[in-house]
Amino acid sequence: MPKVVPEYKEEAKSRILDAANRVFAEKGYHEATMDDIAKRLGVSKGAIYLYFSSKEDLFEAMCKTAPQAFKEILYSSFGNEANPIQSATEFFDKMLKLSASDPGLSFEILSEASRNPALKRILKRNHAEYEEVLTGFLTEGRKRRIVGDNVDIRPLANSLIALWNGLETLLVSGLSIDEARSAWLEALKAIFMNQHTANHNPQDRPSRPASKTG
Amino acid sequence: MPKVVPEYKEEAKSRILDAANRVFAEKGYHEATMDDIAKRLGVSKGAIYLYFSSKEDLFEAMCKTAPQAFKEILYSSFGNEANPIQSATEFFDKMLKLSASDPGLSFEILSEASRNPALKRILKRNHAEYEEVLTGFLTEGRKRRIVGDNVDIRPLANSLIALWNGLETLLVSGLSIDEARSAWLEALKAIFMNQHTANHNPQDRPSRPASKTG
Amino acid sequence: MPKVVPEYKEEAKSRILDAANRVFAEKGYHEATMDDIAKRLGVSKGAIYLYFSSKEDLFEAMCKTAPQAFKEILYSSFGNEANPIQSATEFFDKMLKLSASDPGLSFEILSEASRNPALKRILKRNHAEYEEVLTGFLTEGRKRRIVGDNVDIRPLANSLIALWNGLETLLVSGLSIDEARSAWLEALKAIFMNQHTANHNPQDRPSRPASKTG
Amino acid sequence: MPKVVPEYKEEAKSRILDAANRVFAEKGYHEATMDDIAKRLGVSKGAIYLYFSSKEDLFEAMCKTAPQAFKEILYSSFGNEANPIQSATEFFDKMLKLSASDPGLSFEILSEASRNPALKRILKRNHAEYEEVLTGFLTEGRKRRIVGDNVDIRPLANSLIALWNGLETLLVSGLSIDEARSAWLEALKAIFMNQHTANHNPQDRPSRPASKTG
DNA sequence: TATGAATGAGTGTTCATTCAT
DNA sequence: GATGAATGAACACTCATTCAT
Repeated sequence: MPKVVPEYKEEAKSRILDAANRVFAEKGYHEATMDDIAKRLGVSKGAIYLYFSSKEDLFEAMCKTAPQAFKEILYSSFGNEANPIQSATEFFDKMLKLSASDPGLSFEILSEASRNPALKRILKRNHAEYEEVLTGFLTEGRKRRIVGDNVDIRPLANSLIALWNGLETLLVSGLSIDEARSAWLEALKAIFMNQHTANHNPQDRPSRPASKTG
Repeated sequence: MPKVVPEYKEEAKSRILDAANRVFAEKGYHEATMDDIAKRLGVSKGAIYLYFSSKEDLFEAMCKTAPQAFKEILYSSFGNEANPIQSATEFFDKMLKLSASDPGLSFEILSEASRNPALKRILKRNHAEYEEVLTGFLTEGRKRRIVGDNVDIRPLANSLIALWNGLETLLVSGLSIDEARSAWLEALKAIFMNQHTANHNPQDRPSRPASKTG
Repeated sequence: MPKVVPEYKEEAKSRILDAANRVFAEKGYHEATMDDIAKRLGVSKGAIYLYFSSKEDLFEAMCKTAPQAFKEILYSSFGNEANPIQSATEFFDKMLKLSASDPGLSFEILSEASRNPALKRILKRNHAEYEEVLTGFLTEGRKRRIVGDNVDIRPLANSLIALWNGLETLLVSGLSIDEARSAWLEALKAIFMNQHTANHNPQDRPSRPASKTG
Repeated sequence: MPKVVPEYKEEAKSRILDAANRVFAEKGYHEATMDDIAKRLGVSKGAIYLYFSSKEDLFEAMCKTAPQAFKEILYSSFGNEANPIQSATEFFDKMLKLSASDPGLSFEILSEASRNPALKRILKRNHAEYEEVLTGFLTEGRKRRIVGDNVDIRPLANSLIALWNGLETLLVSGLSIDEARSAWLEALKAIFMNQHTANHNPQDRPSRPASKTG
């Protein structure tokens, strides 16, 4: 590691976080040792403690940065006004690639969080952000008549997040990717398409009902 | 522990599993010690090893029995022909009570499973059973015209399971119970009610009624 | 170590304390490792933790038992009505033998105690006992006219204890044993003999008040 | 730290020693880290190693300078011809103030010295100096008839030093300051006053006055 | 001279597992 | 079957010391 640069400390932290992310993802919080992380970086154990005060501290820091990728996918998929099913498909495929490298990290985080209030707070903050993105997306969707007026947007945003999270649990439980994708799309279709149907009288989009029943 | 009875071995195992379940639920897999479990039972540490070859073995055995309660709730809520929203509400409230006692155990299991094929297989088996119950429920719902013909039942069953699992993740992330309930019901409403709405607008989609009764 | 005996636990504790005493005496609190103590006993490190919850706990327990030998010497030297100079000589020689095996242990204890209130309390309790023995001895001495009426006994008891403790510091500082013995006896002589001289006026001591006020 | 000055090296050393003294006094040798000392000085850890080769080296150097304050008090209290009780009282009060800031440092030093010959030599040198001061004082006292001819001065000097050192051990063991002062004065009184008393009873011991004025 | 990032050996402590009784 | 004392392999964390800058 080069030194003396002013942003060096941040650079170093970020390299450690990166290594930590990979090691925790591979081995889980408890199985991963500080030595594993240090070795991954080609650095001595002690060096990590120059930047993080404890394993727990490192883990929490990692939890703060981990959802960055998630957020990016969320924004890129749902941040625009695309067709929701298309957005959702895009989201699904991107997320799948992401979580492939993280088999169980999120569950490790969740199980820790269930007993660690500090971690819980971090997750809450992250969740608030996800919720906001989706709420914005759905609000926009309502304007565009893709989402019905009778829909309570915030809860629905939460249920979309829950749905994705839940599919991750099923993937770990052996559900195939195709099955997961079907489940994801079927649910999305049920949520968005039916709304559409109900809200929109056929003359509005004559081709859709046909394709459904057909 | 009483002795000599023939089914004694099974009885003993089951008592240990029960204690393990409670202790793992309270403390998580890694924080729980064999001693904790033994003490909960009023038995010596060594005794557990007469019935289970290792902590991991015990944990896996517990994972096999753990979903019993879940299954019971699933059956009692979705095993009949009730109104789906009502079933779902019932399910939600019962599940909430259940998972209150085991804040993060399911995540612990999932994170282990992501690295432990044996555990993964167990989860898969469990999931298959859940899927079956819900598939049955939805199939029945289709007959009763609550679920549309255009719906692909198996994926929807999976997405319902995913939805619940995902809500658990959000509860750990600090979502309030009321928010979770709203999300759950809003999603269910979106899935079922719109169908319902659609069903009650025959003139709207003339082809539907036919396929429903058929 | 044999097992199952009821007093086994106490026996084991006492063996560990003995080893700890020796190792701490040889290496000092900080340089001594739990492994050192375990190896001295021919036992694994973990075994010690079955009987003592931490190194500190072990050290404190040792501090409680360490003065046993000191007390015995104190009683055997000052518990009777012997001539004080003779008692003191006896005390000196016995103590010397004792502390030869403990070069700096008592200072280790004192330096820890200066920052550890629990340890301080233990030392206080021990000191109270020493004080009592010497107070008894001096009170007896007063009856026997070896100690003057004008002497405040408790403070003098303390100063005798201090004197011994202080000689130990000088021994560590390189004072020879003979010099230490001379210092000890010279002080004792000054304290007791002068009294003696003063006290034993033949006529005999209606003059005491007089001698005091000069 | 300013630079380039010729005596700079000594100046720097002395500043480090000062910081070391304070930190070691506060935390004890083992708990104090090189970083603590460096930070106290506002200097980097590495800087200390330019002046001292190791922590041990620094500690030993500090031990050499540490008794400076002690010596000053010793001289100012016992360096003159005052009444011994008054000198002793003065000494006690000054020393108390001094040792209040370093609760257990001297014991730390002693316990190290018991295993470190180099340190032992330093202590011996210091002790020799103390002994000399007190021997001078007592010799002077003899001339002034405060100290009896029958007294062996060097041992008594040692016992006075021992007495003070020992009182420090008792203070750590929980003896109150007042009790310590009483013990100190009672012993001093026993040593000096009885002599004194004897001196002021000419008719009592006719031989004494002669030797006194002689 | 001075810095401070990096090292790496070392230590207290835990705990799953074993085994003599 | 059951016990619980003992093991021993880990692991998080610390800190004196070094050295490139």
